[in-house]
Amino acid sequence: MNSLGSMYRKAFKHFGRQHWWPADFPFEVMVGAILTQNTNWQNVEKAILNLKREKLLTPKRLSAVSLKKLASCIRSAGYYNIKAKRLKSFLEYLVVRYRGNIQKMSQIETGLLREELLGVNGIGPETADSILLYALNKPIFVVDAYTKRILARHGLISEDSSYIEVQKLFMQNLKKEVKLYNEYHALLVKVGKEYCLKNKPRCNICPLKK
DNA sequence: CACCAGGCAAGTA
DNA sequence: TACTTGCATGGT
Repeated sequence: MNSLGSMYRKAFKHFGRQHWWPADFPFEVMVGAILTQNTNWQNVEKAILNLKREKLLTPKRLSAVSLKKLASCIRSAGYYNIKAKRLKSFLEYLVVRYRGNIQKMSQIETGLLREELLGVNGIGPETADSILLYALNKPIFVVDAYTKRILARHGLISEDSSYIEVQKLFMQNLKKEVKLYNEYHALLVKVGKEYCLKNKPRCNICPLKK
């Protein structure tokens, strides 16, 4: 068992299943992935609820709604003007390329799909991979700020490692399983929040401690 | 009051 | 290419 494997076991033993992604259907995951960029999930939940209450949470409805209306619905998620534009960019892609049909989208090969997503304005590596893993069930590992911070504090990577480098480290040392990737990333976020905050590290009592 | 959250793109040199 | 800045609400 390698170090990433044993880290996973310790995290799972301590925190158990995380039940990610907290959403009812794949399109909701995709919208949430854009809304949660550098933002607390609680703020995103309020925005998602607004969209649901307004019956806007489908590709066609969200494509039809005005930018101003969309922005007002997602206000609580922060950066609401830029995120409204990013959602529109994504919808343009989804509707033009797949007629808003997510089943159709999920048939495309994962590597190609990833490149397509990265071509959409407002979708970077973490957002693209979150969509691939949590909305489309593709075996892609999601890297975020907590992932890097935790691995760096354990001496497994340097602080300035690139996204792809860290992603490869996980994918080359773990079984390529959707279930495992799903749970592992969610656990790293959980561990990060509890024990690996920027200015309040609690490495001494972290359950991953060596 | 300061700090920052499940990032990303645009601007600058 | 490498570094800096703007985007913004809401909880601790």
